[in-house]
Amino acid sequence: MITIKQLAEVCGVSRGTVDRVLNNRGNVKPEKRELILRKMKELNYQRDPVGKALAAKRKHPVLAVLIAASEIPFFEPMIHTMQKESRKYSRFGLKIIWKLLKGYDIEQQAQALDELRPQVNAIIISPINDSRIVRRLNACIDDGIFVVTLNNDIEQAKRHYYVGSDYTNGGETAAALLQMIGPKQLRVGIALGSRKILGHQQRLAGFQHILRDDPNCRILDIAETRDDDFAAYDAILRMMQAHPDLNSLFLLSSGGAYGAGRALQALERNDMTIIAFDTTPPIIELMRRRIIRAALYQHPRQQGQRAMLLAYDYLINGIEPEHEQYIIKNEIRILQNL
Amino acid sequence: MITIKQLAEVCGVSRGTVDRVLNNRGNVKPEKRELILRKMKELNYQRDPVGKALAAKRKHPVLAVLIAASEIPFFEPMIHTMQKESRKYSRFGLKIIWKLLKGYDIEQQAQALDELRPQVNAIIISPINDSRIVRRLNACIDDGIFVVTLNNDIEQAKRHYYVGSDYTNGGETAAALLQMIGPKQLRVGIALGSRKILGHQQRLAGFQHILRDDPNCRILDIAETRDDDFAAYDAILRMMQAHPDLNSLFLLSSGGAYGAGRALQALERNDMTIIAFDTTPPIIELMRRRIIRAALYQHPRQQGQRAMLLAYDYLINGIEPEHEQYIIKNEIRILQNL
DNA sequence: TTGAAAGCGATACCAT
DNA sequence: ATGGTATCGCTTTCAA
Repeated sequence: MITIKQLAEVCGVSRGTVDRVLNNRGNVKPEKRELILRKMKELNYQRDPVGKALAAKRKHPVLAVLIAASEIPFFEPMIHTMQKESRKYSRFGLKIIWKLLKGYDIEQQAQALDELRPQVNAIIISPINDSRIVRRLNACIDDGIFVVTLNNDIEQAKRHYYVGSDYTNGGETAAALLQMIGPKQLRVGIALGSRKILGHQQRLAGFQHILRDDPNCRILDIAETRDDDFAAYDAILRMMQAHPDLNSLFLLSSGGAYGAGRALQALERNDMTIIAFDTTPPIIELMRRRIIRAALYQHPRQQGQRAMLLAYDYLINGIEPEHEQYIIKNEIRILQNL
Repeated sequence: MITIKQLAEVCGVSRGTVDRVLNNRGNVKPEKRELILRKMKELNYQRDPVGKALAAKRKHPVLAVLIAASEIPFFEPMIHTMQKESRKYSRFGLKIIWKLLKGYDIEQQAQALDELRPQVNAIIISPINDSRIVRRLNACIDDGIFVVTLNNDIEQAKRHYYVGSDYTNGGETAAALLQMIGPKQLRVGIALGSRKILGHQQRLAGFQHILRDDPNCRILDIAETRDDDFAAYDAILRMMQAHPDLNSLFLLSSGGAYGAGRALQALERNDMTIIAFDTTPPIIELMRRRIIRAALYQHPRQQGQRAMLLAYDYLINGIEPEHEQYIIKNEIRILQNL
């Protein structure tokens, strides 16, 4: 491992000059620049992340975590893990600003971005998929801010990193699982938050894609719950009344799961094969009571951890991420491996 | 964040003295020691891991990775991940020695430990559960070597850290899953590596524990394969002949899975419900061919990554692990979420 | 028993 | 355009 000092010696220049070349700060005579770059490759110079980290302290790097709808139970373990990690990272000199917004309020998130932009070096954001947000994120990226989208991505945005699950695959996995554990003649009802949420849309498409090929399976109803317990309660009651032959349910998003459970309880139907997404407390409770048979798990903790690590490695150690996307697997959980 | 320098100033002593107190190097007058310790708590001093890391470079810390039976397919992704991580960590000044032994040879592993002991600061080891190994690991620990057991633990050893799965729970999860996806009247055959391997023993116990309560389930046969494909091939052939009513199989360890698959192919039995452990290439192939329905996954990559992180954080950043055990979940994988 | 100083590697800044 | 120097926080060594 060669250092800047050694590289400078070899080239017969000062460390300052080498630094200017390595970081493209200009103000170096072209021939010296060429020499230094050649020697650098020749000797396989790699910046030492520890030295970088020590020097980075003087810049007081700031990271912002901006989560919309942070109150929904799915985010709880993710945020909790990030806050725990942040205690570790703060010892490395990283300051972290938390913006945990409630609900899907586009204006609020846009305003938060405007406010954060001048004062941060990196942003971890669970973005709302709207052009107003995209525009602001692009402005941040243009300012040199390191942007990581978490759990939800935005497609039209410029170079940034995404940490989250593969929604389509989540739906496919759920469907295949239901085929395995449900009755042969599947009559499925689906409750989802909203078709307007890209992730829900993709999950639904994945689910339908698998079942379409199975002549024994039929999706009888799809209800939107806005991830609200009472809306879910009503939806399930109505759905079951309209389709008495329903024998299975797919709770495609965890919001509203409690309401769905209450509806099933009211109907005294515990003969159905039900699978759900995420392992929020109401879903775990329904699994304990053998109402929900299995849940898909999108590793919220790992998602949070990974996003923090990317930002830390970049800001403190000067390490660029290896990939643009970090796709976390959809796992299957049953009562025994919750 | 207060630094040693500031702490020294506040106490009216030099940094050297503070350092001697913080690291218990002695040679400090008791009253000064008391003062420094009091101020330290008062001002909530926390060592900066970056400064520590920079200073640590001068000691050239060395980590050894010692894996027995490294040729078995389960270890492949684990080792691969660790080697990838090691490239990152070597940039931090951590030197890594690889000892990837073949087979479960106690003497070989013991000898490797003897050889490593005088030259390393930390060891990540997948240990063979034998008193000769335990004795040597304890000697290492007494020498101040940081020891992490990986994938297999050793109970009688002194203070060390364990990263791996919960074997009993793995068996329980497999059993509950089989109840879900198999026929009502389960007639199960089990193929496992060896009852002498603690992990296999525990997995088996977990599996039996769940099925014991189900009057519809019966375990008809349990065969040991020494994780060998031909032994597994023979075992499955014999088992199926002896118990024509077998309708499901549990391949409790991934070694020998290819042989088991060949036996099923020879018998032309693809009507059985089969679950397996790990997602090695032969098992994935059997899943593609719809012979194995589901596999349990013990996150080999995550296991390797976590063990490396513990050693790195300790050696380079001076951060002690938070827990003594890092138990990684048993996940359920089907074709769709492999 | 204590303090002063020299690293560890990268970088920011000032003087040339 | 370039070199020299101080700095980040901690550890180690040498001198007193």
